[in-house]
Amino acid sequence: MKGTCPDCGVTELEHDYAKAEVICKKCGSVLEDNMVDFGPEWRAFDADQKAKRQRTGAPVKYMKPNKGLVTEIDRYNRDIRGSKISPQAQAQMYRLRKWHKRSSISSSMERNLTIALSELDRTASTLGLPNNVREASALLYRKAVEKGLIRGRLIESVVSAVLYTLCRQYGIPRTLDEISAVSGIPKKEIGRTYRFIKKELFVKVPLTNPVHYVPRFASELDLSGEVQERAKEILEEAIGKGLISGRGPTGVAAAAVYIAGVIMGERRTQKEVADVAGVTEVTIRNRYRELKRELGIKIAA
DNA sequence: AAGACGAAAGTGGTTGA
DNA sequence: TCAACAACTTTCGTCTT
Repeated sequence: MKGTCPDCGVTELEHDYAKAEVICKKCGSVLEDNMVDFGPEWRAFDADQKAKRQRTGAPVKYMKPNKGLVTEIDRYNRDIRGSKISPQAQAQMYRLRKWHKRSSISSSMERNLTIALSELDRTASTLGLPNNVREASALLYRKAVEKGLIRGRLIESVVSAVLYTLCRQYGIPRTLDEISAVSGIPKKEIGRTYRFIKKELFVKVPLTNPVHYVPRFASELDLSGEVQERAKEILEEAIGKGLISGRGPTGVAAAAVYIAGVIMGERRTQKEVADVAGVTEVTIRNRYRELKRELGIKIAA
């Protein structure tokens, strides 16, 4: 990709579609993430305004399957004047009823998919997810529908869970918090649905690797490529020693970035790092203490 | 004065009986 | 269904730069 890095002036930029980021090969700054932002330009102050102003996606909350729009064929086997109809006609009506019912069920699945896919597209766009993830998500969602896993769940919460699953599988760093902010589904609901889907569809999801968060944190803090590399080394070592199991990946990544910054003489305050990572200073301190102790890292001034 | 550090208490979610 | 539990947060006091 052509372009100029404002930080170091180099014209070779690396286009990382998988993470939806443009990265300078020399200094490691992320020039653009979330390449396209389809977010609304308006603000909504309550649910009603939101429903009225939303132009993309369907107003799913108010849409019930078949709401007010069902046709049925009655079972009385009478013609319009009330007299009995012939056995042949009765048999035909029976077949008609059967197929009519079947087609409405399958069309309700179609409708579900239509709504879900547009919602999926909207959410994926806002999160800046690449196309291969969207397609894989759509496929997984389709499987979920076919297995009847949507029943009793909001379409949006299933969509969010599916997207989260695929992000993890593709190693794209998006946290539950971020997805929750975009979709408006509470974090715990997405998590619950995610676990449910994972179990029911036998999806294998690798553990979140903290390394994936490093480039984002580093660039938001204006840290150089060397710091990123150093942070990754620290993380690899920590992973090797089993220091990250059971720990929140963002916290570990944040601590590594903080340490790397200090070592390479590009210090950022714990608060700054904590803010971009979405954790508190205390968590960074705890991870930092563990890393320092277990890896024998000494901080020189 | 701001940042770093750590103790203690509180919170929300998971797990195992 | 409930209690124990681990990870994380909030809050606050003290130390360092």
